[in-house]
Amino acid sequence: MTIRLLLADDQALVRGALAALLALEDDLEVVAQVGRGDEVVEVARESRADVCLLDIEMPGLDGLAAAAALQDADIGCRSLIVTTFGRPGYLRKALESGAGGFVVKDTPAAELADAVRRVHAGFRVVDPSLAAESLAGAANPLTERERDVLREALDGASVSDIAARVHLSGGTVRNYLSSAMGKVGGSTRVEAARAAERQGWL
Amino acid sequence: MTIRLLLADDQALVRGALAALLALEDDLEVVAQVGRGDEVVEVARESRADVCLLDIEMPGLDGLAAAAALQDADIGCRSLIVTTFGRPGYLRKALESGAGGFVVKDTPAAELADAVRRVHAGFRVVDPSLAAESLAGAANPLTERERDVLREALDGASVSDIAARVHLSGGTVRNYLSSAMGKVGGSTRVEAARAAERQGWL
DNA sequence: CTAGACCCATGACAGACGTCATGGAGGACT
DNA sequence: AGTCCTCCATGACGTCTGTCATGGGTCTAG
Repeated sequence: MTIRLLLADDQALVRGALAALLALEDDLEVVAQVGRGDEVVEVARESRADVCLLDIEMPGLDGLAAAAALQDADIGCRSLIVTTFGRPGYLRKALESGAGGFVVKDTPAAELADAVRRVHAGFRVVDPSLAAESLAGAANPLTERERDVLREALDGASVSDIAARVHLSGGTVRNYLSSAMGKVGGSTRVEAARAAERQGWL
Repeated sequence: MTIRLLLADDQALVRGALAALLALEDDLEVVAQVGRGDEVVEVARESRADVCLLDIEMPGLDGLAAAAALQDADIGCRSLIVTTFGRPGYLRKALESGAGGFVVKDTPAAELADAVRRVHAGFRVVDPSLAAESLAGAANPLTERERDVLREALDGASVSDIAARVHLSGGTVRNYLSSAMGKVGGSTRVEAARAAERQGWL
C-alpha cells in the first residue's frame, strides 16, 4: 500500500522537484499535480489522493482556502501546508481550516516524507519552530472593517482611494485606520498594514 | 563526463527537491549545496563545480551578487539564476553580473536540465517570456539618491525616519521623493516605491 | 431594558506630506 | 570659462493625514 499524493504549487519547477524528491520514497507515489488552488478538490477526487501538499501562494484559491475546501469535500484526502512563509497567523488559520499539517520550505528535505506519513496516519504535524511563535502570538485584535481598510492601505493608497474601494466616506476610513494603527502599532498606515500582514492578521 | 552542479537556495526543501530532480539526469551530478549567498564562491572552488544554480533571495549575499563574485573568482564555474520573481530589472542585472542564464521557477521542470547543459556549453540561456519584457522595459531612470530614499520608503516610514537613516535633511528627502514619484508614477511615496521595486529599479 | 460591542458618519485641528521656487557646491564635457 | 548635471539644502504653499470629540444606528449579552 502506497500513499497517493497530490502536489499543489504554482511554481512548476518546485512542483516537479518535490515530485522527484518524494518519488525516492518507496511508500509514496505522486499521482497528480496542479498549479492552481481552485483545481485542488476536483483533481484530488479524480486521482483518489490520500494526502495533498499545498503551497499557500497560488492563483485561483490560496492554499489555506484549498485546505478548507478539501476538508468540506469529505473525500478522505488530508492536507499538508508546505509554504515559504512562517507567519504566525498562517499556522492558526491553517489548523482552523482543517489542515493536517504545516511545514515551512526550509525544513530539511528528509523530514518532509515523515511529515507526509504522519499526516496520512491522522496526526497533526506542526513545524516545531513555528508552534512556539504561534502560541506566543496574540489573536487577531482587528475588526473586519479595520482589516478591510488596512488591506487596501498595504500598497500605499490614499484615503480617498481606499474610501472608494471600500465604499465608505473618507473620514470613516481615517478613523478605522487610526484605531487599527493604535492596535497594531506604527505611526503610519503603511507601517501598520505591513506589521499586520506579518502577523497574518489580514 | 558529468556536469558538476552546486545548488544555492535558502529553502532547504526546494534545494533538496531540485537535487532529486536533477539527479534523474545521467549527465548531471549535484556535488554540493549551500543555503547562503556568501558561501557560494568558497564551496564552488572546493567542489570544483561546473555550473552553479542560484536563487536570488538568499541571506548573506543575494544571487545576483553571488553570480558576479563567481565571475570575478574566475574558477571556471558558470552560473544560472533560478528564481521566483521575473522582475524585468533582475534579468538585466543578472546578465550584467555575468550570469550565464536566467530562468523563473515556474518553467516546466523538463527544461531546467536543458538550461543547465546549455549554460555549461557556454551559451546564454534566457527565459523567452522574460526576454521580451526586459527589452521593452526602460532602463532605470532613478538617480542613486532617489533609489536610496525610495528603498527606505518601501515599508511606510515617515520623512524624518528616512532622513535619519540616509543622513539627509527632511526637506531634501521630500525633494528626492517628489522627483522619484514623478519619474516612476504614483501619487504616494509608497505607491512609487512599490512600482519601482516591481520594475527591479531598487 | 440597559450596557457594551461594532458600524458609519461629520467636524475641527496640528502636523506631516507633496510640490514648487531658489540657492550654492562640486564634477564633467565642449 | 562657461554650461550642464547631480547633490544637498531651505523656505513657502496647499493639501492630505492622524487624532480626537461627538453622534446615531444595529446587534448581542446580561
